[in-house]
Amino acid sequence: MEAFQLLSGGVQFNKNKFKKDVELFNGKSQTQHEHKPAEFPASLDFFKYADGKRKPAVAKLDGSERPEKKRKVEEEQDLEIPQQRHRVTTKGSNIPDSAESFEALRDRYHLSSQIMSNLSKNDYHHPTAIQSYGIPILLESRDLAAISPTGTGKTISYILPTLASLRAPATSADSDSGLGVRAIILVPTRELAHQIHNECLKLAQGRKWKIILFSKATANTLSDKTVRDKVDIIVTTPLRLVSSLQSGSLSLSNVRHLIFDEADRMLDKEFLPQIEEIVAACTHPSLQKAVFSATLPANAEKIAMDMLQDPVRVVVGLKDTPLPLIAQTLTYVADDGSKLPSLLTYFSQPYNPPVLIFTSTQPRASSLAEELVLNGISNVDCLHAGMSKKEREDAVTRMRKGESWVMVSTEVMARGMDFKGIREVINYDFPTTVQSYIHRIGRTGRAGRSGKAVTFFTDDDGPYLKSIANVIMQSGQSVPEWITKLPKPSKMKRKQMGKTKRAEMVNAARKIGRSDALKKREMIAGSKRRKSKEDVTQGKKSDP
DNA sequence: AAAAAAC
Repeated sequence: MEAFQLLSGGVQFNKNKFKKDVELFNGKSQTQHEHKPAEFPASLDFFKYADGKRKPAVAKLDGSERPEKKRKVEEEQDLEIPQQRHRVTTKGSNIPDSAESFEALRDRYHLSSQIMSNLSKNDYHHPTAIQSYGIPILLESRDLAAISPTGTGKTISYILPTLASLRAPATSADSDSGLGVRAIILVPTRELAHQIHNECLKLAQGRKWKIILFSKATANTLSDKTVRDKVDIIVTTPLRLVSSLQSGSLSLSNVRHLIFDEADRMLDKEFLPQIEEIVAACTHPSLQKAVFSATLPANAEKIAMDMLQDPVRVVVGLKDTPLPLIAQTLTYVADDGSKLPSLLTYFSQPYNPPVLIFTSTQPRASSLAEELVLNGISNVDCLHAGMSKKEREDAVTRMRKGESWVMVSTEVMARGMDFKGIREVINYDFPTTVQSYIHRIGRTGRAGRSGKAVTFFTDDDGPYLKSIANVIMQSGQSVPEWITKLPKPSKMKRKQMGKTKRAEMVNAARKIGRSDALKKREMIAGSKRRKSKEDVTQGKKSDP
């Protein structure tokens, strides 16, 4: 797979991880853009081995290896936007030019005055990098794979061209628009669907667009043919859509735009069968597909690229790298029992609400929230998929109103959610993938704002520590030298350690669950005795 | 590798 990545070109990769491969590979290919390495303390500069090639290389195809792709072009350029400079890499055939402003887009593609005024009404004055590049590609009816960091405006970059391409709301008399839903936006969680639906409505103001947030209730209204035929866009989770397909209440034969947000999540093994069923049901001859995410691991990218037709691939920034605006810290807590005392210590000092805390399971989220309340922390909220629809909605509402100061959640909140105020993210339980890490901490530092992310790790998290440390370094921040020197554990060892960890977590979950005051006092006393918390790094903010 | 999430 690594070899595939290198050969397929344009793939950003971690120089350290692939150091040997890089040396081999550099002999045979051209590397564009030599960047001056960032200043690192000598002791931490493990990149020195790569000697001035710290920034990931962009591989250029050398024709002879992959003749069928000879005509594909690849370019790289810097784009000025107000807050930040983002490096943008594009790959594909006949790539439409990027647009520097929404006005330029309007002039080139005859965008309606309605959309233009809705943009400025909602404070979208200047396109972000992904919007500059992605919107022209989608407006020219091309398939697109877009990779852009968290909080950089991916949602608008597919909603705007989708609305613009549909031209006018569907009417049953209009033969051009056909009958039935014309665009579908697929996302992994209900909360995200809700949020994106709201964004759609913002850009759709002033015209009678029929944009549906798909749920059991709205699915039922679609059984009425006269309603169904006038639907323009459906925002939905996969299983909801599949169950409507299977009940025969919905046809996707008129769908011309199919968007996958959080694409790598949508293409992982639990969702993939449903995705395949949905794609197969979209039988319209001019179906445009597009995938968006902040992360796209090689296996997901392969699936995505096979699904797309003559796609354009756009990468903003470095693939699988968090924004440098997020100050990242790794905090050692000896074992699971020391986490709660550490967190309470954290809250005993001044902090910036609202704070979002991630746990690994639903019971751990519930019991941690309970513990925080019992310990006198104000405005604590909890949100996971084990809660009822209404409970989940209420929790999100409180969050949006700024009533929650501390939100304890699971992976359900990790992707896509845009709570503008979030200042700090705490990974109470260590994320199980780098993708999870990147999306979780990406809940802060959005739209050019800064943010803080703290990640607790225990002795058991050792096997995964190095990969997260690599991510932190790739975003330009430092981690202690000993972590960079950790050996890459063998698969067997990871497996074994994973098992131990799980057993302990089950135990710990029971412990947290027993939330009597006595137990709690014991834990706090115990932690004081053995000095539970020790900051091992200070996240270093780097200028964008 | 694994939990969570999707109805």
